[in-house]
Amino acid sequence: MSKDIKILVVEDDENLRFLAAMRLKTEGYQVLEEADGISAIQTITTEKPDIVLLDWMLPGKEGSEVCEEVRKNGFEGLVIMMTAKAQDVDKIDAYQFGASDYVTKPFSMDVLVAMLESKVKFLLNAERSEIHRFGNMEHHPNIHTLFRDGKKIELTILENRILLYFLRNPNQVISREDLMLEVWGYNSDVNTRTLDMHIVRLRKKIEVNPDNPQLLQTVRGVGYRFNVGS
Amino acid sequence: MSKDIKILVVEDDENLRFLAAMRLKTEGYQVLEEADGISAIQTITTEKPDIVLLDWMLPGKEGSEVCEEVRKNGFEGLVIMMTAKAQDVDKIDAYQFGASDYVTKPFSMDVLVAMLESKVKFLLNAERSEIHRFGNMEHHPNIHTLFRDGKKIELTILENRILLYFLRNPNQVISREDLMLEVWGYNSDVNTRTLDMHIVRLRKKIEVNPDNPQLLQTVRGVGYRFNVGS
DNA sequence: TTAAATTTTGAATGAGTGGTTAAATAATAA
DNA sequence: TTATTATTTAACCACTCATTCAAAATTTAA
Repeated sequence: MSKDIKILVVEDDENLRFLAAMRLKTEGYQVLEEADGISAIQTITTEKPDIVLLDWMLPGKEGSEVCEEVRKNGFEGLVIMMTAKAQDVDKIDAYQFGASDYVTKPFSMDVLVAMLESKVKFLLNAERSEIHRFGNMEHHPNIHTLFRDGKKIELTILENRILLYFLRNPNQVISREDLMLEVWGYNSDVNTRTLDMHIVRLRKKIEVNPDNPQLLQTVRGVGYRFNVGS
Repeated sequence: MSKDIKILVVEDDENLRFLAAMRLKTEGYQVLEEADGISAIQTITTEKPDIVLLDWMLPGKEGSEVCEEVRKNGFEGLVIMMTAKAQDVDKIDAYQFGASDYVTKPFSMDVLVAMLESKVKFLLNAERSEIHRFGNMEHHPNIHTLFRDGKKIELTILENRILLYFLRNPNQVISREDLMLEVWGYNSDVNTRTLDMHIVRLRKKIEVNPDNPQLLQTVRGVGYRFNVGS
């Protein structure tokens, strides 16, 4: 399996860092190393690794700060925090700083490798992401974005979800109930007006002439239908 | 209601699995059970269930792996992931592994049943996508649409219902009473003129020359007959 | 924290559909 | 032929459903 995955190990403990880097290299990963927060930020920015293994306690800058900062700069790779059990970081906290997951020290190299395996699989999967084309538009649901002739149109979370549902069920009548069930879940009590509102806004983004929708059409008394292809 | 839907529940927690299986059986589904990923893959391959309820965390193989693998083997049924809230899988992520939807644990059996209901409805709908052809026209009753040489003609709910009844009983004389019973039900008090009116409107949409109907013809004193070239 | 963006909601508006009436037309019977 | 009955059609009204608007509530970002 050709992984071709770049991992940055940020850890001030020489021994641990060396051990981890060694093992990851033998597993076939491309490995970079840093020992402090400042350098880590620089390396992440320039090298754009796929995964960052990041110690929680670092000289220079704390792991949480590093994580926050690179996220702000648009880094989208996975960040895995390494924390000592004593520090007892709540999982939630780690996520708050933009980390993707965490491991508690001490951990065996086998555990680390196993975890990375599953993360990598996830990465690879995410790459062959879903794209829907219709008319002169492209919908990339993963990044909540729509492109009209290459021009970017941002979608809100709900717009994205609604559009995705339509695109997965094109040329069919979708009842309001089904749509609301899909978007808001089973035990929600959102007003039906809300749905209308979102349809309106979605039309403004996808239709050439929103007053005379050609793609997202209403089927009176039944629901909506998204027309794709002939 | 004979559902005749086969559901496989894959869950290692005995209690939860038993509970779910129990409830689903009483709901009239045919239920299979597995406790680990390996067995699940085998059962899915041999039994080809319509729906798989799949735990995200499983011994042997993870839910995502199971999903990916059976998809690769050509399984086309619905896969619904069950995930703990803490795992916090984005809906989009679940889809990437080939899942059709997901529920977060803990969930009530009622929620589960409600969800499956809508999924099943969808399944059944997809199966019986009825289409009727006559002359140069195609009637797609599910989407309330008629195509004349590929050109779309929208039908209202009643037009759709009336036309469908005729197309299901072609080349026969349909009495006004039967038609009204079919369209408006038993305890309706609609005027018989109303029916005429709808026939007129329908003719305007389907006949080449509505003044001289060739398809939907009157049988004076009795009712109507829809002519379809044998 | 405040500000901005997003989502939700109730009320008002508007459009489309379905139903009725009554007059016009067609078919049948006397 | 005329009288009678059945059907077609147009015009109209009422009602439901969809849309829009404005504003409140909520979430997210700064």
